[in-house]
Amino acid sequence: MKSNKEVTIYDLAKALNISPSTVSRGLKNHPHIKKETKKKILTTAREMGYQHNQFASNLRQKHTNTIGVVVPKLNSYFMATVIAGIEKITSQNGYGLIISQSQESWKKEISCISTLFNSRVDGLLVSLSFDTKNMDHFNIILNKDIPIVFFDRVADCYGCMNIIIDNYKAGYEATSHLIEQGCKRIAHLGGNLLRNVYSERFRGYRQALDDNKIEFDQKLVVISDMSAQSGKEIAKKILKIVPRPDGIFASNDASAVAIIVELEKAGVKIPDEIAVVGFNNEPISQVVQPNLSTVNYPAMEIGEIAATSLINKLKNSQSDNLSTIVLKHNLIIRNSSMKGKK
Amino acid sequence: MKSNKEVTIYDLAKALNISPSTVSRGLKNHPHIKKETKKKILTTAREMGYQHNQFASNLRQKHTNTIGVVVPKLNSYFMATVIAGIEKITSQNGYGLIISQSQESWKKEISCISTLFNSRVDGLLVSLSFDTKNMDHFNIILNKDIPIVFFDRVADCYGCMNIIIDNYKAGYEATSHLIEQGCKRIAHLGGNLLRNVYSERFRGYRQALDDNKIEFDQKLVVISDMSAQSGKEIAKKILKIVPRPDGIFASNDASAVAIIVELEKAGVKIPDEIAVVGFNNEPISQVVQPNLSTVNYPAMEIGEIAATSLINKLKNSQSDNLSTIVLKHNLIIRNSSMKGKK
DNA sequence: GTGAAAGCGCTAACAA
DNA sequence: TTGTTAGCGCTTTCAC
Repeated sequence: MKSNKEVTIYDLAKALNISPSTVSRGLKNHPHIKKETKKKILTTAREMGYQHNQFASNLRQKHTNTIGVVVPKLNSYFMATVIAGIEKITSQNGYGLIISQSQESWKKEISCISTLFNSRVDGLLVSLSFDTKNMDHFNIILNKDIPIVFFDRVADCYGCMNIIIDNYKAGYEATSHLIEQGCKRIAHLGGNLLRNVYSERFRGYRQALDDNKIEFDQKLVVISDMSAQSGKEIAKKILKIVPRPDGIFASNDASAVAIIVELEKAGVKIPDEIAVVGFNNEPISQVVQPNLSTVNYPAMEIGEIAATSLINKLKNSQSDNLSTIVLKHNLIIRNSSMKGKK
Repeated sequence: MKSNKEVTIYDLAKALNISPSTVSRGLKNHPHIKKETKKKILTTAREMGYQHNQFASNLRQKHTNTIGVVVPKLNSYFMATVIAGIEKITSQNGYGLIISQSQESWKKEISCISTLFNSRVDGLLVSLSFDTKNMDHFNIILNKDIPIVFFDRVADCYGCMNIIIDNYKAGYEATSHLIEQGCKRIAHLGGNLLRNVYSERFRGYRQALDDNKIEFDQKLVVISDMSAQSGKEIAKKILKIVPRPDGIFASNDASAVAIIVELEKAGVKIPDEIAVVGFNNEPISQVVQPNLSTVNYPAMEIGEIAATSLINKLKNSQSDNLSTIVLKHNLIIRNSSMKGKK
């Protein structure tokens, strides 16, 4: 909004010898304006190089047509795809998108929320950081009736919507599949149990063990930041566990793939010696050898649905009181978990 | 910016029995305000739940503290990483980020630019779409002295900055490396030659052939959208070319990896029968077997530098007139191109 | 050190 | 169908 000569509605009004309000109305073709004047307004607007100032308009109308997004990290395939889905919907509906990353830090998340609030976003789309311990920082938003839709990494929060998959069931299915393949000692690689996605997958894992009368062994559970780097280190630890695990259920693909690569380097046969299942169905899962079995998490769709839900809330105020939408997932079985078959 | 009871500067002023201007000044600790009053203002602000309205402030100050970003697609590892770099810098400097994707379409790009202009972003960071044919849609921005920094996919444009790597040299190096490995018939898989990144890499490829007295063969050049999907299809085509190529230089990793996977499925030995070099150094390049040789493209850094350059321009108006910054790249040689060695 | 008042560019009651 | 007027919430000259 540089200072140089904005052409304003007043300039048009003066040039046409009509009132600013008429110009304003003409520009957004209000029904009460004569076609002729409308046309005149439009043409001089073009001639004089008038450009609508959304910004000033927003101040007057007390909304910004902008949606704030807070994600833990932008640079994962999963998140980038979710955001792509969000952008698609919001831009279709005339909303802008302000995006910020919490860098997996509670503290940074608090500051993101506050910044976003200060720029008066109309609504918020958020996926929680790794170590967010409570939801107090959302109160300021909630108190003002600004709607929030959480996705993927969610938490209970009165009046908010959550878009998720059934992580418990997915974890259960992944583990059961490993058990069906004959695994008896299944390791689980998960993230911070504060986050629903990791705790639920873990819960599913335990339940599957229980249901199959396999004793739970705390030594087989590793909690990490789920990066490729830590996957690599964990692979080394796993090799030292005695007796060695014969299956691994990892809560994301990045770490599962890193583990496979490292394990094969060490001469371990995948899946025959250790079968592996990941989570997210990222492209990398179809490149690693053997191809990684994983849970398909519809990232683009999550983004689209989260954005759509938020926009609906924005448009019809309190209309639909859905609080949680659960998307379908599915276990994709590839070679990394098919024992006795290559 | 919901209507419910915003606490404004006026409310504070009334409560404290002082003027709005004093409150405004106190809030941003203007030097001329007594410490006492400042303290009073700050505490009642907290008590009454006052929240700075960046938005209204911006209107008054004729800037938005917001930077617009237009990228062809959000959901690639490369782009997500660039954006992560951008976000890091802009948030450190108190700027918001409005992000939009052109979906690789010129038309959509035009509309993105216009939307961003209407919300009066202070500056623009853009990477061109696949099929953008001219730069006219940027005139409206340029005419208003709104600075634009292009990155990765750039074009000449008076007064704009470009952040790139030396794609020509990178293409030359990649091809030369293949030639050193003994390749005599090197195929090139590129994108739309309208875009500098692809035309420059292609130019480097040709020059390397020339310098090594290898005749250029148009049949060995394939132009595509560089997706994994088309990589797959192209692999099939390559198998049918006679005589068959013994090397491939692909302009991104996604397609290079897809080609490797498909070629190996068909029983072709990589690198001995066909050596492959990709571009970007995405994580996937270290997972595919054999690991992909590729050009390291410092994505995070590109984002950081693009954002930093833009912010500098924003701050010191016309100060530095750098028009192009060229970042360092480097060829990373892995097994996909090391003939006679496994 | 503080206050009064104008205005950023737009829109929406209300009036005509 | 059009015009008048009063702000949205903030900042900033200019005056005291």
